Amino acid sequence: MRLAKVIVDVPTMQTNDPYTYLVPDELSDKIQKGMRVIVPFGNGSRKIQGIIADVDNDGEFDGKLKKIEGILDLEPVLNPELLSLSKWMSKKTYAFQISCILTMLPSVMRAKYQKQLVLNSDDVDDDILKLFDGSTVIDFDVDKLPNDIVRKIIQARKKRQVVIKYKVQDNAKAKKIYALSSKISTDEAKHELENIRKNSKNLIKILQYIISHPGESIAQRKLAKDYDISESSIKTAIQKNWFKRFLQEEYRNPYKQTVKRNYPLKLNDDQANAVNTISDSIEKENDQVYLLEGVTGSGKTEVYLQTIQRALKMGKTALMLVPEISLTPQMVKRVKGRFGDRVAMLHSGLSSGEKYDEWRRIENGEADVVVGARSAIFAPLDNIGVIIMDEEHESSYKQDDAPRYHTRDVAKWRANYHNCPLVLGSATPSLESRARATKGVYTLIRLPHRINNQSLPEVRIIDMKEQMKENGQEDFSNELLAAINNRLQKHEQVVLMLNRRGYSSFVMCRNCGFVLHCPNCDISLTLHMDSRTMKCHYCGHEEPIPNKCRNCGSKKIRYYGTGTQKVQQQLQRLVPNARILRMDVDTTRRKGSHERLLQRFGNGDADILLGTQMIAKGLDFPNVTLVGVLNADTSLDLPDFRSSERTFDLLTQVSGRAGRAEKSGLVYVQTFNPDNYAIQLSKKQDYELFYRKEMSIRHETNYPPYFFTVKITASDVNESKAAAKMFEIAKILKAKLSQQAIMLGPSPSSILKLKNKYYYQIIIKYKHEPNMDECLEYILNHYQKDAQKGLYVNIDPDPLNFM
DNA sequence: AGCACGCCGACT
DNA sequence: GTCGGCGTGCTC
Repeated sequence: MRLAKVIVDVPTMQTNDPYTYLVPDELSDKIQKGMRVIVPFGNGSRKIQGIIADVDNDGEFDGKLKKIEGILDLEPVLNPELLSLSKWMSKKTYAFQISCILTMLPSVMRAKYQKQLVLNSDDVDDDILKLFDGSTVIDFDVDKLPNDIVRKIIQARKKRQVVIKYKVQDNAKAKKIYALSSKISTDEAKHELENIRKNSKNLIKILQYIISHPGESIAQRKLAKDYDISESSIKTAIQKNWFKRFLQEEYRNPYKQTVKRNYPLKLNDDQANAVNTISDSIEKENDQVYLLEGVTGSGKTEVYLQTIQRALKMGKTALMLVPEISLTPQMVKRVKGRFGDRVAMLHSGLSSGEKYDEWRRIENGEADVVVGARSAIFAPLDNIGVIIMDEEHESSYKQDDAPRYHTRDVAKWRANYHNCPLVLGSATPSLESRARATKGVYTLIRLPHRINNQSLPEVRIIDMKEQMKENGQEDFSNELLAAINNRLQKHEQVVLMLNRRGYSSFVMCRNCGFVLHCPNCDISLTLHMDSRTMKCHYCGHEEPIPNKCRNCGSKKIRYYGTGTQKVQQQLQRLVPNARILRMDVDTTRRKGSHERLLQRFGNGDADILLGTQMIAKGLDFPNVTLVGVLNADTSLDLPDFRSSERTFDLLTQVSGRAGRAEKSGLVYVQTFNPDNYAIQLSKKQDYELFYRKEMSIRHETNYPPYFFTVKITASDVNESKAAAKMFEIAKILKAKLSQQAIMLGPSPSSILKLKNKYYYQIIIKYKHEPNMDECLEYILNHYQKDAQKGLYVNIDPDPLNFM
């Protein structure tokens, strides 16, 4: 028997292992490992999508078998490498294998299921007949119909008056365009040319094209555009049977603007050494991990580009990851400008169709350099020579929901598979990576100097407690304000960062102390002046601004805290002639608005760029000589052991935005904690000292990288159910784990209520727990029945935050 | 996930 | 009696 092992698209623990199906004769020569198929599943006629994990040519199976219904692909969409990666990832992240597979593929390959109702007999209830409205097949969406109608349908189904049909819809569609190929020979065309009216200018051009391009085909649109021929004349030519018209697949082109070509720069000694060391590993096919630690402005990008070039020269491909591609458009342009059409990009700014096309270009071997954000690590590249992860410490490399993978781990797996080096680059490496470099697990390569020996910007810390005493409520210190005015006079640009969007962070009644909260989340609402509403930044809830207190009816309502909107107003008042651009989630929601804002700033259309932390990354504007951090404390106050690390990273990065060209930079950091070590050390941009200090704190408090961590969360609409589940799990953990494991909780998550669900959590810190895997699997298997009741248990290995 | 089966209470 | 609620178990 020809059998196939199929991983079915049913994300549950019980269906996590492959199911065996019979391969029908008519599909026998087509079916291959890694293809998407449609299979029947369960009672009735339910159909679902699946992935072939294995084909067994003469297999046996005891029990009844069903047949594979059809294939969705002509070629496998997952090669053996990615298939086995999905298996490893499933174990590592405690996620279902099918979820891992689906995150590896472009989203259009995730099939949509549509239930349909087929009318079998005219003798049915009038209400049902009305539903069909004359046709015999209609879409059947249970939750859109009233209960009594659904009941009637179920009864009619029992009497076989109607049948439920399942449709598996494949959304992976290539874009098709019209193409033309000549149906007449060159001689025939010459003959036509002699007989045609001399004023048929367009038709003459067409014939000349046919004569000069014998046997070629061309896109209809291209023929019209390149040869300046009207569409109507082309239609005439088709009618005259000169052309055969057919549909041709075309890649959607995501590069709207052409990118300027750029060329390799001369490397300094440190850079050259880095490129040589890594290239040596590429050549020797050695899966070494390199930590490239380079201060801001030390030219890491050029090292990446020239390393990629070496890999290409050796006939290999390269994969380059960046944190959030929309935040680093300049970097992407540089790669594209260096390697041209051989580059494929995969990022959130593309439409799902464009992503699919880029993915197919990679799959077809038409691109050998891939640049992209987190999920690009799954690019179906063959023969990878080097994998590069820029800003490796960035938290966006870890996926927030299942499968909760970290890009770094997947990158290591693939580097090992391809026997190629992995380069982790950062000015402020994660402590985990830096610690591994110390232990010799990774090889540390340093770029300690800025290019051209440019000096680092001077950082001045301003104590806002002092400022408050003399200046009252203002968000701008006198020093910063003076510096801003000074730059405006010199026609230089300013970047200001405030890590909070909106206008005010909360609204409180001064009479009774009542604070307006989101009805769905345990979070205070933020005032937004532009839309004149109170918004929840977590679930999107919006409501009008209250004019009197909802609790006591008093009108003594005050706005507390400061967001980007309020600062913009304040700044405009303080510096009336400045042109200010605001950049936060609210002003960059539309596709491409991010780039447009940056472009305007780069063109000098604005003097001040005011934004949230999204402005801290990768921007390189030579005319920016002043950077101000309005409140450095927002990231410091979070209840998380990594808050110092994050603050240090952010301040170091945003400081790096100042003075990148000939002009020297100045940075002002406003804070209420001027003595905090993260702030003090970011002033000197002394990563190594920060690393040592932070490591000693982590050591004392038993946190990573000295300990491993796991976060387990339970959520339910009913608070006590979530809490009870967590205590149950705590009991299991206590019984199964050793005395050395440290358990924090069960406790309510720091945002207890989110989108109407309550969250409780446990954090486990451990060093060696041979039982851990088994223990978590056990919990996983036992929460399954709760999920149906809406009580979800999540496991997050190596969580990036404890909140 | 989606469906059937089976066991309980409240109604024509 | 039975309709419909929901808890439980299974899907190659």
